Amino acid sequence: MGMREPLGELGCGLSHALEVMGERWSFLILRAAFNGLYHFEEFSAELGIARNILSNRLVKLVENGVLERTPSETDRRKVEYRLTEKGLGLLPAMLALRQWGEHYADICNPNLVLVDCRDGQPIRKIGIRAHDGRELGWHELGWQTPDKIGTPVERHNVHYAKEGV
Amino acid sequence: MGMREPLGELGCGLSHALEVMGERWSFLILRAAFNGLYHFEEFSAELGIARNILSNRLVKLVENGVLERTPSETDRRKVEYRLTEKGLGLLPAMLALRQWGEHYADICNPNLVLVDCRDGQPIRKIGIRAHDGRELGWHELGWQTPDKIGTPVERHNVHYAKEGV
DNA sequence: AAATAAGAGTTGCGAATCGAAACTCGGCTG
DNA sequence: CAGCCGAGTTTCGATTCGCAACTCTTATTT
Repeated sequence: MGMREPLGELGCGLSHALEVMGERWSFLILRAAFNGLYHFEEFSAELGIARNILSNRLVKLVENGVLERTPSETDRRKVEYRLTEKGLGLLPAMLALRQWGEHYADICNPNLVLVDCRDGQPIRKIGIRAHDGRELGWHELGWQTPDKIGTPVERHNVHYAKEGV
Repeated sequence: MGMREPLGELGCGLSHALEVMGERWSFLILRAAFNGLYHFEEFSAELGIARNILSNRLVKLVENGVLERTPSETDRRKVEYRLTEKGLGLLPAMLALRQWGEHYADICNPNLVLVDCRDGQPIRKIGIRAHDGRELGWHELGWQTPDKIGTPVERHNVHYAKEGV
């Protein structure tokens, strides 16, 4: 078996991502934000989440730089939660999750499709691609140290249910 | 504002994805599985997760078809948890999350890079692409009903922190 | 064969988190 | 000024988490 990614040190970016987005509701709040909601009461009504939990999650999302909290200028009772650049950066992850869920959920064939609004064509399925655009599967990937980039790598032979590699 | 995705009905694929993968540890177990681990004790040791929780998560991942559980043939004390096709399908979502985490985590510059093992070149950053491969941002996307695919869509004007649309 | 160890879980239980409903409190509105 | 709205906070019972110890079956050792 080829080089293996060190797991122990929770270092990997995934850990950070999960700290920020891994709690219940965080992703659904993000989805709502992507859909243009930005008030406490909007999130509360749309998601049906308990108010204390919503409050807690919003605080954390703000602390982690995913949302920005600003009091409304026109009505000082209101507060606006807006996606930051960092928050927008989660779109690929969210869509990939969504596509996976849609693909494997028994029920759900969407009545709305996400399209390139320029030409109205559906977006491409999110996948893993080589620098030249070829789609790659897990068995075509390998770990390489930064200094050895460009030299081919032994493919790792993790094997799966049903069939070898 | 253009067409808005219905949130209320937890229908959307994201909800399903989160039911399956949204609990603490599930994603890290998946990551470990992608790294070639497949025994209870391996997961336990690598992740430092409590045994009862690990047990609980593995059951759920198996129930949801992400992992397959088979007793080892050579040693009947052992059990193997292998990624299924459905589990493999989570790789794009996991990598997108990971890339996001890596990009925004203060600390972590990885000492291993994921490469196309054929040529040793790093994979492309995961992003949203139109059918023709152009990368798209959120503001270039819109929702369309399946019957109207191909007709351009009003871009939704969700605005963000710091700057309009 | 008997004793010991390994692997994969369970059980018990205190600590932390979640969730529903009521409550607070400053800012608008009639 | 009386009442309402928006954004939280408080309370408190119900879950879930996490650690440690325990069980039970199947190898290994001696």
